[in-house]
Amino acid sequence: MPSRSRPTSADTPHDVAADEADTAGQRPLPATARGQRTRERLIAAARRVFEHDGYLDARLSDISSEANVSVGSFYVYFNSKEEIFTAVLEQVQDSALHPHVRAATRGGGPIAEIEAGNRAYLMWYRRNARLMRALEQAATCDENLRELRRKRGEAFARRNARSIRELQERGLADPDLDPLLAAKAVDAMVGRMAYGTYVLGDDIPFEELVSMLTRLWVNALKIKTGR
Amino acid sequence: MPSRSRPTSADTPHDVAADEADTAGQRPLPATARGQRTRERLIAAARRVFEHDGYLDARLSDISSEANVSVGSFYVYFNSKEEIFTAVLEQVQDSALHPHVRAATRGGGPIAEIEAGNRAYLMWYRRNARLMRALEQAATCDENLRELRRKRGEAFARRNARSIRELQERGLADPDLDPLLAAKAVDAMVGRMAYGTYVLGDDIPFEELVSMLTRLWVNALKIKTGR
Amino acid sequence: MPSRSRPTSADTPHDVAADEADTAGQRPLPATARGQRTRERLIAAARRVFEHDGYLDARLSDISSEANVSVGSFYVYFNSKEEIFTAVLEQVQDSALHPHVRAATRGGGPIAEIEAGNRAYLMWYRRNARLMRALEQAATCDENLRELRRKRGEAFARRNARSIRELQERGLADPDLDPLLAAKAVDAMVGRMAYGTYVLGDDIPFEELVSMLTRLWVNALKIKTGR
Amino acid sequence: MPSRSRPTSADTPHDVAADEADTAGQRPLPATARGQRTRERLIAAARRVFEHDGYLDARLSDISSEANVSVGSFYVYFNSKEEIFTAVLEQVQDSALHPHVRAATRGGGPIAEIEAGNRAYLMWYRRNARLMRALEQAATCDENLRELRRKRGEAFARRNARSIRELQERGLADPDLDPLLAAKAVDAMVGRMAYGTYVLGDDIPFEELVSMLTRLWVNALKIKTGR
DNA sequence: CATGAATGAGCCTTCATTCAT
DNA sequence: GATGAATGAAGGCTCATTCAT
Repeated sequence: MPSRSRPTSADTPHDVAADEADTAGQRPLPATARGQRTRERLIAAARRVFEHDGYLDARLSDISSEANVSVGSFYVYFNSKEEIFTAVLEQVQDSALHPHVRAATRGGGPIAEIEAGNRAYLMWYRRNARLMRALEQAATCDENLRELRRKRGEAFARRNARSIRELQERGLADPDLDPLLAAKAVDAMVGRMAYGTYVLGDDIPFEELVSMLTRLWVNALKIKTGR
Repeated sequence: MPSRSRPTSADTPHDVAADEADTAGQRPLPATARGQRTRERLIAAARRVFEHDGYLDARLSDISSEANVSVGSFYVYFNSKEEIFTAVLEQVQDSALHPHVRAATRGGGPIAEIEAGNRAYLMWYRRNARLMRALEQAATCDENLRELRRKRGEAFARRNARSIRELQERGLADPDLDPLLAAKAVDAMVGRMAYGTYVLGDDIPFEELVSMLTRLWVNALKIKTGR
Repeated sequence: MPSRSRPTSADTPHDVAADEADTAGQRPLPATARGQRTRERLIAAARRVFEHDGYLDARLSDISSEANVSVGSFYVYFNSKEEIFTAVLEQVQDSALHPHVRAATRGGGPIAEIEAGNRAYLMWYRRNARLMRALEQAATCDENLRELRRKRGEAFARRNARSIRELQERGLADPDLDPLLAAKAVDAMVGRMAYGTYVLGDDIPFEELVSMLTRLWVNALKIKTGR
Repeated sequence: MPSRSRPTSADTPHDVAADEADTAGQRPLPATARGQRTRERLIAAARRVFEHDGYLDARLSDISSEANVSVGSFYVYFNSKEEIFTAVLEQVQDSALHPHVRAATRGGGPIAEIEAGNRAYLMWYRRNARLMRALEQAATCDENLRELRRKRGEAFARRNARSIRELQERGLADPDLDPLLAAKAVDAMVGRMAYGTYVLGDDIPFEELVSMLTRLWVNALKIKTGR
C-alpha cells in the first residue's frame, strides 16, 4: 500500500451533505451589465479552450486571455476550473432541452419515436463532441463533474424507463425487463457508441449508426409496432 | 559512427506516432535475475499506486518508494508513467486470456455461451475495477493508452462479430445486422454497464446484471436456442 | 477559435529554427512600472550570476534569489536561461555603441584611427571580460547564442571591411586583399588576443597589447599614413 | 553578489602545485593485453561520441555502450569524462606531430615555409574539426582542459617565436616586434579563422584561406624573401 | 470591477558514481 | 577484469491562487 501523505480527492472527508451546499461556495452572479458580459465572455472563451485542449490541459490563464480578461478577473466570477466547466456545460445542456429537440420525438409510433430520439441524441452528440471529450476526461478527475455526468445519465435513463414501462403496460415491450435497468443498458449502448464514433473517431456513417442502434434497441426490448 | 539512440533533436525526423516503433525507445529488459525482480517489484508497486490514486495522481516517486527503490531505479526500467502503466496492463491482460476463462464460455448452446461470456467478463472487470478506472482516466490523456484500449475493444468486438456471423449463418441470429457493428454495440453496452457498476458504484447485484445483459443481448440479436 | 500560443504537439508542424519567429515565443514586456523594475532587477542579477558562475553553472534559482524574487517570477519574464542571457547581452551591447566610443575613433589619419578603435575595443572587452567568458561558453552550447555572437562578429567585420575598401581606393592599403576576408582575419586576431588576455589571464600590459596589435594590423594591410 | 554555497571549480583552492600532480590520480595503465584493448576501444568510442555530441552532451554511459563495455569498466580505466577526453586528445596530438607534417614545412624560403605551415595546420584542423569543437567547448568548463589547450597554444607560439627571432636576426622580419607576442597574435588569427571556417561553418575555400592568411602573416611581420 | 505581478510547492528527469556479484 | 543494477542530489518548469493597485 502506498503510504499517502498528500491529500487526494478520495481522502477528503467533506463529501457528505455536499448536495445542497453545491451552490454554496459559488461566486454571486454579477450585478452590473458589464459584469454580465465579462462572465459570458469567459464562458464562451472557456468553451473554446476546453474544446481545443481538453479539460486537463486547459489553463485558467488561457481561458482568461482568450476572453481578453485578466487572470484576476477570472476569480471574480469563478473559483476554479471545475466551476467554469460546469457553467459551460449548463449552457450546452440548455440547448439540448430546446423544444424542437423534444418535438421531433413525438408521433409515428414507438419505433419511429425511438429512432427520432436516437437521431436527435446522436446529432447533438456529434455537434458537441469536443466538449463531450472534455467532459469524459473531467469526469475521471473531478468528483463534482462525475456526479454531474451521472445525474445527466440518470435523467435520460429515467425518462426512457418511463417510456419502457408505458410500452410494457400497453403490451408493446418485453414485460420481463426491469424498465430502469433496461433503460440504463440501452442508454449505455447508445452513449458509448456515440463516444466511440464522434470522440474517438470510429468511422461509422451517421444514418447507419442511427438505424443499427434503433434496430438493436427495438429488438432488445422486443418493441412491437403499435399495430 | 556512434549509433545514437538518445533522442537528439537533430536525429528526430518524425515526432509522433512511430507506429511499429512503439517498442523502440523502451528500456531493455534486465539482464540479471536481480534486475528482473526489481522490475517486477516496480510493476507490482505501480499497480497498487495506480489502483489507489488513479493514473493522474500517481507519482513516479510514489511508485519507486512503494517498491523500496530509488527514483533513479525507476528510470532504469521505464521511461515514463505511461510505459509502466502499459506494463501493468499487460500483466493483467495475460490473466484475462487464461484458458479457464475461455473454457467457461464453451458448450451449452448460444445463449448459455453468451451468459458465460458475460459472467466471465463482468467478474474479471469487477476484480480489476480500480485498474479499469485508472485506465479509463489514462485513456483520456495519453494517446498510446487510448490506442491500447481501442485495440483491446477491437479484439473483443471481432471475436464477438465472428460468433454473430456464425449464428446468422446457422439461422440463429437476425440476418439483417452487420455483425461487426452489432458486436461493437453490445460490447459497448456491456462494457459501459460494467464501468458504471464497478467503477462508478451503481448499485446493481451481480447476477441481476448478468441475466439482464444476457437477455438484452439475446433479444437484440434475436438469438434462438439451437433447438 | 482560440489562438493558442502554447506549443501543443498537435499545433507544431515545424520544430526547429523558426528563423524570424525568434521573437515569437518571448514573454511580453511588463505593462506596469513595477513589472519593468522586476524585469530589470532580474537582468542585473543575472549579469552578476553569469559573471560569477559562467553560463553553464548559473542556475535560474540563483538568478531569482539574487534578484529577491521567486522562481515563478523568473518565468513571468523569461522562458529560459538563454533568453535572459540574451537580455543581459543586449544591455551590454547598447553600452558598446555609445557615441563616445565611436567618436574616439575619428580623426588623425588611418593609423591613429585603427589604434583608437583597438584601444576602445580592448577597453570595452576588459571591462566586460567575465561576461565575454560566459558568452564564449554559452556559444559552445546554445545555437541561438552562437548565432548572436556570429552576427556581432559579422557587424564588426563589415564595418572594418568598409574602412579597408576605402583605404584601398585611396591607395593607402594593400589592394590585393579581399577586404571582408582581411577584416575577418584581423578581427579574429584582435578578438582572440583580447580573450586570451582578459578571459584566460595571459599577462600582457594593456598599452603593449594595443600598440602591438595596431602595428600588426597596419603591417598586415600595408596601411600607409595619409601622407 | 550571489551568495554561492555550491562548490564551483573556480572556488576550489587546490589549483597551485597541480602541475606535476597531473598524472597523480590517474588510473594505472592496464597490465593485460585484454585490458589494453578495452582501454583503446573506450578511447576510440569516446572520440566518436565526443565528435557527435560535443563534450558536454557526451555521457559516460554513451561512451561505454558505444565501446560495447559496461559502465563499470569505464571506471577501471578512467576517472572522469575529462580524463578520457584528455586521452583522446593525446592520441590526436600524436598524429599532429608526425614527421611528414613537419617535413612539409622545410625548404623554399621563409614565405614558402609559412605557407606550408599554414596549409598543414589548416588541413589538420579541418580533419579534426569536430574534435576541436568539442575541445573548445570543454575548455570553457574544465580547468584542466583549458590548461591543456593553453599549453598547446604556447608550444605553437614558442616555435613560431623562434622562427620570427631568426628571421629578425637575418634582417628578414620587422625588428620592432616582440617575437613571442607577435607569434601569439598571428597564431590567434590563424587559429580563430580555422575555428570560424571549420567549426562554425564560415564558407571560405581552403586555398583562399591559406593564401590570405599567409599574405597577412607575411605582411604583418614584414617578411622579406630570403633574397 | 479590473488588473497582472508575484508566489512556491510540487513533480519530473538526468547521469556521474558506487559496489556487490 | 568485467558487469550492470542501484543511487539520489540537483535543477528545470508549471500553474492555480493571491493581492496590492
